[in-house]
Amino acid sequence: MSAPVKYSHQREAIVDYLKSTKSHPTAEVVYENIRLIIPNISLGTVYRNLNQLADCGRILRLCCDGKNVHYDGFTHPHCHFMCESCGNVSDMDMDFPTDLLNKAKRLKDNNINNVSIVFTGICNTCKSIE
Amino acid sequence: MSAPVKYSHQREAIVDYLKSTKSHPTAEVVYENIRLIIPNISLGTVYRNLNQLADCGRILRLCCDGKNVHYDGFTHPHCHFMCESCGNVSDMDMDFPTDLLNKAKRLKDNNINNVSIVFTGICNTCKSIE
DNA sequence: TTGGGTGCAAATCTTTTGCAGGTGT
DNA sequence: ACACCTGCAAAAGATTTGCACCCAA
Repeated sequence: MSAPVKYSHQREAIVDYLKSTKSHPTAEVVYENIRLIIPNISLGTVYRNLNQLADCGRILRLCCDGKNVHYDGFTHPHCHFMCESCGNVSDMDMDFPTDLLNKAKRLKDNNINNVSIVFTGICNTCKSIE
Repeated sequence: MSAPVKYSHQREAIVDYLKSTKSHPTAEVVYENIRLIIPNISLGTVYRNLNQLADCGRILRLCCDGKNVHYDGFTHPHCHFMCESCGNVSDMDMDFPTDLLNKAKRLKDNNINNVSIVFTGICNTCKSIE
C-alpha cells in the first residue's frame, strides 16, 4: 500500500487519464490512450505503473472476467456491471452496501480490506443487437 | 447456458472432483488432481471442459485476481474471500445478500444474471506468518 | 550521486485452438 | 454413421522481467 518514491511523468499521465474517463480500460487501452500524449511510452511501463498504482490504492484493479484486468481511476466504494457479451465494464448507479462489508469484517476479525461487487448480464447495446 | 450433448468420462471426473473439495482450484490444480485418476488426460481437455461446465452453469467460474481463474463446484449463491497474500480462495460463512441482487435487477430492467461478491484481505495462515 | 523509473525486447505463463483419431448415441 | 470429444502440440494473448540508460531528488 506504500506510495511510489519518485515522481514520474508517465505515471501521472496514467492517473490523469484514468480519472478523466468513466470507462474501465484494460492495460492495452490505457497504453493506446497514453501514447497519444507520450508517443514513446512502452507497454511495460504502463503495466508496471498500473500495478504500482493499484498496489498503493491510487486506482482500482478490476478482475471481472478471466481475460483482461480492467482499471478504475475512481477509488470510492462502488459496484460494477460487466456485460457477458461485449465485456464492457461500467459503474452501477446504486448505493454501496457498506453494511455488508462491515458484517464481513466482523466475521473475519477485521482482516478484510475490501470487497468487489460485480454484477453480470447483458448490456443494452448488446441486447438491441441480439 | 446449454448442457453438453454427450457424456464424457473426463468431464464427469472434473465435476466430481470439484464437488469433492471446498478449495477453489485453478485449471492447473484441477488438471493435476484429475491426472491421479485419468493419467493421460490433457490440459486442453481440462480447460475445454471447465469452460463448458461454467458456461452451462454446472460449476462457477471465479475471477478474483488477474492471475488465474478459479473454479467452484458449488453453484448456490455465496460470497468468497481471497487472500491478498497467498491467493487462496475460500467461502464466506455469511448469508448471501439476495436483496442486493434483486435491487440491481430492478435497476437494470432484469438484464442482470448474476453477481460476484469477493472479499479480500489477509487470511489467518498468512497473518500468522507475517 | 544514486536509486528508482523507463524503453525495448525477450521470456513467462495461462489459455485457446487445429488436427487427426477416438467414442457415445 | 455422425457429431462430439480427446490428446497432443503449437499458437495466441496477456503480463512480467532483464538490461542498459535516464532522470528526479
